Amino acid sequence: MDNKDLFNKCIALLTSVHRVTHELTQNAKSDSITPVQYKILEYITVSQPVTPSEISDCQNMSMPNTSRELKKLSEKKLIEKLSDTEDRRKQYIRLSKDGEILMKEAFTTIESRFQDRIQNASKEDLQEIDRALDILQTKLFY
Amino acid sequence: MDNKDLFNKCIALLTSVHRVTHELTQNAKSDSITPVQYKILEYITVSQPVTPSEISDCQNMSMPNTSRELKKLSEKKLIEKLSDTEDRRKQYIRLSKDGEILMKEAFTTIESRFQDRIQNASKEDLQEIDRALDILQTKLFY
DNA sequence: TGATTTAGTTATCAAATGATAATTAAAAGA
DNA sequence: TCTTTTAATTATCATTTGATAACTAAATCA
Repeated sequence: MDNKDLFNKCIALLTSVHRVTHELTQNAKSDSITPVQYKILEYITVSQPVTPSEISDCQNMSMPNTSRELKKLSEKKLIEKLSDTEDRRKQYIRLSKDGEILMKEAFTTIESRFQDRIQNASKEDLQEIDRALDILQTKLFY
Repeated sequence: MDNKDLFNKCIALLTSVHRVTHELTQNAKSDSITPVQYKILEYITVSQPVTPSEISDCQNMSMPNTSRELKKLSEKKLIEKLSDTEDRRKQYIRLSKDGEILMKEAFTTIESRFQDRIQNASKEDLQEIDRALDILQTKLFY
């Protein structure tokens, strides 16, 4: 096993991960938001509070486009904007009550599909999977 | 460790995988093709020859849109269409010479970034990664 | 043979996304 | 204070993507 083989194996996993992600998430999100808006909400969910600049950086989106999408999410009452009291140029974005509900529903769907996927795994399998996740998280996808 | 924790850990990995995929692939593809077209070429690269129907299924794209993008790729001389001699409705798609070159270049960039990423890993780390990739591929992302 | 199904195409439309220029307002630096 | 930098917004435009209807041609079915 040289590094070239490892690369190919890794690419194969990336492909599978993308396919499974699609299976887990398709139709899980509300129809009232676009894919990009869902991605933003997902990011806010795990990192809130966040600034528009951070969203722009992490989602590889220009500031103008980030601003536009945040405005739409705000109009849909899914997020709230709070301005920083120290630096009044900055804003902090967090999910609104409705946003929390929407994301909770999406995650419930996704988790139930995930549980289906691992329902046939034995206790030993689950332990192996758990360990494998740790290894890849720390050593490859850091 | 219950299944709920495993779910969260898995979601964390999905997020990391998507981030790293972006890091590995950004600007790796030629500017002459769109992201969707690159995805199609990637699929053709690893699965050729493929039919338009297979591309449509695997890339979650409607047949009309698949047909349109394949036409564009064909006009850019990146793929070739061969019709099946048995069933003349079917087509087989493969990369053209130019398509091979374009994808080879993209993969070279991606692989070199991948090698950078694992350059500090020890031999034992690499073995662990290899084993972890196998486990996740067969037991979780099948 | 005639009807139905399958594989793929063409045309068209709407919506989502990406890119850029110009602007505001506040903060930081000289 | 004056200038520059930073954070975010607005407006605008082109391109990409997704969705749908209508179609052709070949294969299969009854």
